[in-house]
Amino acid sequence: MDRAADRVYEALRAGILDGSRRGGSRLTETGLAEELNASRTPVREALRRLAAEGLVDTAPHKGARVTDWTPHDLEELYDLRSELEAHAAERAATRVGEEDLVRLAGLADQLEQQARRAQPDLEAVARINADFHDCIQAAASSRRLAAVLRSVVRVPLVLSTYHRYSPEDLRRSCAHHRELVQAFRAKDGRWARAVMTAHIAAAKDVLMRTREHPAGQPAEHPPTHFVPDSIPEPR
Amino acid sequence: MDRAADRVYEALRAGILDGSRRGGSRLTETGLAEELNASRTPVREALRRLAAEGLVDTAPHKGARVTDWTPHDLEELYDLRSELEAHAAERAATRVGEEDLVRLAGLADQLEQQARRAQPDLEAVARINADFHDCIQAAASSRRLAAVLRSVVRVPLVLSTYHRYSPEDLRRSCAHHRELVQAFRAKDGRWARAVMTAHIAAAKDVLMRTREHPAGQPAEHPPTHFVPDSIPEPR
DNA sequence: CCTTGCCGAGTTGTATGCAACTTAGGCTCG
DNA sequence: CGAGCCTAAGTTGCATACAACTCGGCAAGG
Repeated sequence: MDRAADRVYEALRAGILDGSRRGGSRLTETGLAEELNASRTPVREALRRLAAEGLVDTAPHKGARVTDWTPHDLEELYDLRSELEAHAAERAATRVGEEDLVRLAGLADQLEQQARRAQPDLEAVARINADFHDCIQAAASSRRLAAVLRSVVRVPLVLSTYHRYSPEDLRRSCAHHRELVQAFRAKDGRWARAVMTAHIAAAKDVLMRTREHPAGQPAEHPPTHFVPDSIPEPR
Repeated sequence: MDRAADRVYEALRAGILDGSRRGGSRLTETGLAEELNASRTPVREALRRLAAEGLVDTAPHKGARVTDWTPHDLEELYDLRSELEAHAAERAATRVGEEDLVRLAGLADQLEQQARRAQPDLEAVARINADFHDCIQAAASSRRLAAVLRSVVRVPLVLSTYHRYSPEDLRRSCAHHRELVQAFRAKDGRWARAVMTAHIAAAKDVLMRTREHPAGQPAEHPPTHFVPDSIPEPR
């Protein structure tokens, strides 16, 4: 990460994902260059990369804007993500090694321990969850799939699903993780696919259900339990 | 397309896809700039775009190379493409309008007419096939899916499957197109998905079967009938 | 008052000079 | 004779100047 272009890219992506750069807001090359202490060249490169990943929209001679996602876009995205993660799970089921299984089981246990607490450590939960999904992707052993999945999964994070999960949602999520490990252990691709499909569908449902409550209104359940079902950082 | 960066991008992509730029060959910025009458800046941008799409590999300070695809990569790719096109077909089934159906039926007819000839017009066949798949993607009405699909489908073209299809392969391909139209007409997503999955699997099989014959050796069937199953140009 | 054309400020697109890095080859030293 | 350092050529990464384009607003004419 010694290149300025990478620095700018990371800074922009982080800003977009954590919400400090709102959807629709304009991104001028000169402005960003000044703000991030770089020249326009690396800024341009970063913007182009983000555009390729769908995080910003660009038009010739008209500049770049942070893409803002309509509910319709989000629904498309979750459907697509569902297909891709299901595919990854199916491939992984017949390719996991013993060490992967041990690792996945360990992660599922950790997740469950966090979930049982009254005040789960959100950061830890997010990290564990991300590691779990990353491990599956790695086991699927398809570089191309991994790349596509990264670009698709990254977007839902714009509206990080933290503090959206009810205790019941959380329990179901943990159960899914456990069941996935079992399906992998049985090397049953169809089983793994089905569970993963359900897992993503549940995540979509949580998002869609709580979407009307933009912030500070975490639905009608107490704000004690939650788990993000998104994958914050690849590796 | 008034930008130099677009010109360079198109030229490079065309060169890679038609095989005149071999996998593994190096692409230096200065060399390309001279060759294509542009400065290094638009060349850089084009290379970055191609890298994002997976057509070239880059490493910091080490330059870009045309990615060369191992048989393993290709298998991954076709599996992924199968999922995505199947998803597109399923979505399309419940969203097609009457005008789409008419158009698709017309394209399927045209394809069949070409196929019945002793000497099908390859260009026409490729165009019709591309239009057919594009129409389905459009009917699926998911911008994100369309983008991902483009980047995934583009690669198999590196080894364009022209002159690989036996007459039997060709007949099957036509039958698939016809059946897809019927499934759409019935608005049966599962049916459409199944046919599309079969369609791509058949295409993969043709590629894998004839991969040992690099060129000039079009397998054991006479080189009279063929149809590409790939999508040359998005719109 | 509305339309139309023009102008200018601001932004993106391109060219190019310079610095930093990689790598291959020869040279020195063990 | 071989290993390792060092240099130099070549390439990429960055900065910046300049050209081309977009779009708001204003003024003149209908």
